[in-house]
Amino acid sequence: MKKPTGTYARIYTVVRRIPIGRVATYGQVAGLAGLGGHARQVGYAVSALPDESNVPWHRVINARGEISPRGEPGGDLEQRSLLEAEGVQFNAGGRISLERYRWRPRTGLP
DNA sequence: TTTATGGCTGTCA
DNA sequence: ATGACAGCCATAA
Repeated sequence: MKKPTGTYARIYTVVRRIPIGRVATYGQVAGLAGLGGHARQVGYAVSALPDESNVPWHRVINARGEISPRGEPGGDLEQRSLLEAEGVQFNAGGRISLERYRWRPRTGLP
């Protein structure tokens, strides 16, 4: 294992661990990344993610189980599209059932 | 070095 | 149920 410098790298690593058909909240990723409750950093890290990154940032959503309205128009729509393509279903209003699609990590936790 | 910003979260009314 | 407020930290300029 290496020691990735920068908090972003850590977040990307966690997001990459999210399986298909599953979603994780910013707070969840933050906790797994070791940030602990600092979900905001996750959002900024993902916002800075380059398109060539193999990080499924679209699998990361807010605690409401919905996609955050980022500053880029259409961005949230594309995220929803990607999730639906993976098999994630949205409720009326574009919300996801966290109780059903929330990613539950097993190994790697203390 | 400091300043400003930001795809969040949790609590209260 | 919804709306509003404050707090935490890293990155970039």
